[in-house]
Amino acid sequence: MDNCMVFHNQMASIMEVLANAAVAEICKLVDDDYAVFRLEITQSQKENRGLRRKLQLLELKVARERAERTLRQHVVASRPSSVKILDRYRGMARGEGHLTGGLKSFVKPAGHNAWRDDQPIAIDEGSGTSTQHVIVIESANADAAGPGVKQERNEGEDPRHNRDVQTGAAAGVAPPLVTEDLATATAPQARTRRIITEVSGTLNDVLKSETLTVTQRLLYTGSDHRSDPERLGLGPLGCPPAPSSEYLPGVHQSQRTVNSPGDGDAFYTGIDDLSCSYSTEMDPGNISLGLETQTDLSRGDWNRYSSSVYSEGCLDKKGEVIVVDEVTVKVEGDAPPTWNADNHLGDGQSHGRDFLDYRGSLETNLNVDTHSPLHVFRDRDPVSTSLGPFDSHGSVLFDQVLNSKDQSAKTQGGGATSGNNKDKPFPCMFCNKGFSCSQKVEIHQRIHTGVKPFSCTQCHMRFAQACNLKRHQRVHTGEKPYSCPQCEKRFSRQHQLKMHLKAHTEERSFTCTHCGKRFSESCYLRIHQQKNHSIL
DNA sequence: CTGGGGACGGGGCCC
DNA sequence: AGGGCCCCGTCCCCA
Repeated sequence: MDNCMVFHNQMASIMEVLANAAVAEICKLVDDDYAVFRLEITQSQKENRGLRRKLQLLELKVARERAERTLRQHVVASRPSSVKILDRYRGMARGEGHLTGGLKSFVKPAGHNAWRDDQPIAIDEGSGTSTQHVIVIESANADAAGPGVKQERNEGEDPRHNRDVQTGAAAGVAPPLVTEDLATATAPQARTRRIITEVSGTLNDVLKSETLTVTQRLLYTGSDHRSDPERLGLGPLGCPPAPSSEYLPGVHQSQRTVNSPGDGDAFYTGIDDLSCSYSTEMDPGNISLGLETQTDLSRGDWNRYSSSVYSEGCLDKKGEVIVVDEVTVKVEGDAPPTWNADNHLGDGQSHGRDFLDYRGSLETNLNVDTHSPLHVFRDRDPVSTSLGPFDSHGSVLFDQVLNSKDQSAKTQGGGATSGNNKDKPFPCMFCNKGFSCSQKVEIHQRIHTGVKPFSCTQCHMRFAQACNLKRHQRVHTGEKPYSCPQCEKRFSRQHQLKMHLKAHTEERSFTCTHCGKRFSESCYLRIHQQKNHSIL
């Protein structure tokens, strides 16, 4: 019996040893296979990246050809200068930068919107390590920069970049015709801009990123006097890349940092903004620069006249509303980019300024402005938000932006070209409607851009105009300063009181031409005609 | 009829 | 004086 127990114990020990050995063998096999599998995956990823890069280069070539065709069409076609500018930025946004020797160089248009010929704008995609510091000082007049503005250039910058850029610029990137148009279309006074583009980081470091993360901080400076940090007692301001901030009075400095992936996808449209801070980190294999491109694109050269489209602050004189948004974009995987606009009142770069909100183009934000043209664009083409960096759909977005609210603008303003005369020398870039001053056109262009810088602190509704926000806040305060003398009824708006008084007096000045029925308001007449006379 | 948002013109103020 | 900015009033539209 004891022998049986001993035997049994021995057998159990042997079995345990064998089992352990088997487990160890299995683990070893798994580890080996796993290592092999990882190696294969790595190689596949490398191959995939290489193919993707080739594809992008091909796309770039195609885009360049398209841009050249477009430019030729510009030369042939006699079109308004503003349209030409837009077309140029369309091209840029489509990634129709100019490739010179494998470099992507995005050349701004001439004039205020143009890179100078000596501006080093290059993204190195040929080397594994990309460390660049591209510092651009642009001046409408080369002499206007004056001694106070010095042109900086990083010592480590590959001189090839300069050469390539110069080559690209000299290669007729900006045809003389367009250059002239741009020069004449921009702000009259000489302005100076400085753009500092910094591209740093090694390719491999960026390639290691498994998650596409786009963090784009658009700190808004505005452009008018309110943006003056000294005046506001604020530090340097950031702002969304309002493209035309080069029209900011004085010299504002912008630093744009792009951790470029090895693909060289630091897609710099050349319409960056002063006083902007970008921090972009992307997975090269899954870069969805389409969004950034589109936003840049849609931002375009929106405001040629003074400041930026987003320039109007929401910090009004009475301090009623302070909205500072920092837009953070985080894109993971293939999910469509989502803009999350969070308030960062305490942010060191925020300064109690109103801020651009691009939420209109995004889905997940609760404060999405569904009327945003970008939102419309998303609705129509949801795929576009995850397009590759050099997709050619940027123009689609831009067209959407251009066309989205033109109709409303026409209905409101009486037509795209109406009022574009001497009295209204400030035409809208999108619909060409004329306005009497630059700020008017800035506000108006928000119709097209969907920018609503004024946010209600009570309900987070957003408005394109400060006065509308102020009016809206009466909803929360219950303020009804207009009271009917006949019935003590109170209204928040004078117009409401007037309409109400019409009801008292039965003043009906709107007469139906079909049946003669009279109405106190045009909308009643219209509804009546729609219902009874089938008039749309 | 009321409430409310979008948009624009005009006037006043300030620099 | 002129331009920029802000505010008000107003119209249009929709729910």
